[in-house]
Amino acid sequence: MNDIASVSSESRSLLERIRVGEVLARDCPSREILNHVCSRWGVLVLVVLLDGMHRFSELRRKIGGVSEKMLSQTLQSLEQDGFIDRRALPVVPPHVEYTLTPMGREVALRIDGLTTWIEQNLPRILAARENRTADTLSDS
Amino acid sequence: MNDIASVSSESRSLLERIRVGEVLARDCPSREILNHVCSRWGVLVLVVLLDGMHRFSELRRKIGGVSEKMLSQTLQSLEQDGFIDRRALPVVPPHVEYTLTPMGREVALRIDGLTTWIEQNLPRILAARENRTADTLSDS
DNA sequence: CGGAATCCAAGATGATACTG
DNA sequence: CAGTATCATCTTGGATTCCG
Repeated sequence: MNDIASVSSESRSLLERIRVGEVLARDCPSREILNHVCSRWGVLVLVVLLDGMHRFSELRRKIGGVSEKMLSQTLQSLEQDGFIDRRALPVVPPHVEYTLTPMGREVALRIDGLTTWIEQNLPRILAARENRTADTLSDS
Repeated sequence: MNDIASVSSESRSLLERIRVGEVLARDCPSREILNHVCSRWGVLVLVVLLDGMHRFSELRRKIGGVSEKMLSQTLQSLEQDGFIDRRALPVVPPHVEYTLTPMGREVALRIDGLTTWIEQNLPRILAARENRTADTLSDS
């Protein structure tokens, strides 16, 4: 009574997709979430917020190279997805606090695992890269 | 030895960046690796290859919506980074096999953890999103 | 089959100026 | 301070064509 049961023709590729996961489906909503989380600045915002609450300008200072526009945009999409809690205190000058939601913390931990791995293995990776470029020069 | 030792002028912001992590530094090479791995198609390629060796056209079929160009480009960057092994058999018609390297397997596992989490929590995420959009409509 | 090359549309990003 | 708006740019992505 589910998708699997209704598969008769064209069944092979559909079954494969289901087994591996929905992200592989062209129009699965998880693709969008994944892109928000894995976006250039989304990753870094999540990592920084793992350290606790931050204000807008704090985030901007910690994340090297991000523009106001992109930071704002990134924060909005992550807030929409329910990963970030935005609290605006009604004072002047404005004071806005960004925090991870419980759900946001769960993704952030996984993202952090990835970035940490990359940082720690960067020497290995860069070494591998140099070998490759050397190969392409010598195997002609 | 490392960057820390060479810090003298402009040390404040640099030290801050190092403490939290190198990815936060504007020009750290890890940023580039991270972008390859987290790219729209890079994530999906890694997840699929976790299931073992695949040929070009197999990847293309499994990853819904990817074009030949982007798949090719993605595979090249991941190969450059040392995450993917590309073996071209000298036969006609061409036969090319893509496999994760041991290092690639390590990142892929972390990526897979992330995508799996998103897939499994998709209902929660989408529910949170609807509440937000409802909020923005009612708090005007 | 597995690409490379080209061209073009679309989206992401950035610099700047402005506002409550 | 924390954005928004606008415009310019730079990168991505896709469709098409051609090749060994």
